[in-house]
Amino acid sequence: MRRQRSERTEEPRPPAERLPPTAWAVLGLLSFPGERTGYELKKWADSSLRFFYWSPAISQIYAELRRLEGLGYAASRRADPEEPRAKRRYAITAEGRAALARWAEEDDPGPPVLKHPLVLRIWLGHLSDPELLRTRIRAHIDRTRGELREVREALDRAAEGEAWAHPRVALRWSERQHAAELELAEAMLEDLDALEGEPPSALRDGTPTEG
Amino acid sequence: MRRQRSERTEEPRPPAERLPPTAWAVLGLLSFPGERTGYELKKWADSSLRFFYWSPAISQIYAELRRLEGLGYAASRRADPEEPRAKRRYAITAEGRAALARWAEEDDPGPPVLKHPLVLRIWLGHLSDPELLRTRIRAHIDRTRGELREVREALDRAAEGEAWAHPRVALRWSERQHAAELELAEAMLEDLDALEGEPPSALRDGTPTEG
DNA sequence: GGGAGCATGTAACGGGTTACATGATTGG
DNA sequence: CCAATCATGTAACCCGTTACATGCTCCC
Repeated sequence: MRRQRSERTEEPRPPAERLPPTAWAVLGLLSFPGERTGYELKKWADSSLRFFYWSPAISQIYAELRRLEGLGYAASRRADPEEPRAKRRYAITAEGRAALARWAEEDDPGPPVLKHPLVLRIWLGHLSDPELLRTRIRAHIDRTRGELREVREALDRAAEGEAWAHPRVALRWSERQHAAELELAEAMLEDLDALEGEPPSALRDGTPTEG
Repeated sequence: MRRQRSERTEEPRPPAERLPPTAWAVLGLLSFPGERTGYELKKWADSSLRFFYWSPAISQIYAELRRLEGLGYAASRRADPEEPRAKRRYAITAEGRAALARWAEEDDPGPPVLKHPLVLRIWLGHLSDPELLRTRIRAHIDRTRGELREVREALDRAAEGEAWAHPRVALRWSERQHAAELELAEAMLEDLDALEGEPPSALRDGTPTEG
């Protein structure tokens, strides 16, 4: 019934505001209607957030929830206050909502960060077997198709109320993003084909592939 | 009985191979013809690697170079062996090249990681002013256009030899990727317009605003 | 009964960042 | 001469991950 782990004697307004993006993402998850457990948050992140941002490890979600509660941005209540590990449902507080809104209006979200291990390997293609590279790209295409299907399933499952309009926009962005990723991969495959189809510079290896 | 960093009595073949991607990326930079300093590596990463992977901090590049040298994957020589901080040029060793090739053929590069702070904010659009969101997207479009220009400049500057064919493929991928990013942002802008154009609640089925 | 999923948490570790310190070289 | 750029490096810090520990509930 009472929350420990928060001393509310001082701190008229915590000037913190310097939280890692993950904290805001988790608080963002809480900003939608409903109360949820860390575990539920993780599953939800896996089926939405992760498509355009990323899904923190479950242990970190718990850590962030504790921090957010410490800051007064979230509040929790447990199913059974006796048990030390009983289910704990979190909800955002008014203060948390205000802080989140302030953060969202802060200057400049910063550029997207992309780490594409496949392209990294293509970039290093001079030390791989060309056929292996193509196999890798095809595997990537397959995986991306799977992801695209998941995005669409998430979209189908997406709640319909007004409150969920923006998440739907984000998911539609992800849908298109994955479709673009497929086209990108296919174009790269063709680039690789062209690389070998056209003889290199000085006719080094005289294997005429065809005609 | 703990091993401290290097017992050179055993280990005919270091089973390490468990390096972070950054180490391989730096070694990858070294795998192209030429000898370079850490500083040069950083600049090069900023104008190529970063478009499809990412550019490590300069301090980390130095750290990775030291590690690679410790593993025998890179070798350095200094301009002036006397001075402790003289310029130091690195080159990949045969062993390093072999290790890199092995790594490149390892199983599964893993999925691309995308962290898109703009889409994160759109996702949280319910707590922002709609016009601010549009401004943000426009700023993103402008920045992306700038990036696209940089990719093209890199492509223009790209060396022409056979040895550079794969980096060129990676850069072309990046060019298309940035073009796609622009389209994605514009589509999202239209989605937001539609969100306000159409009356929010009541009549959620198909009411065509046009016509 | 037992496995899968639900649920919460701790501890260790390392990867990578920022901030800082230092100095050489180059060009207006 | 001064500023910018070149160039190398150290130290502190923390974000986030993996691995582990614990126990519940549901259902075959």
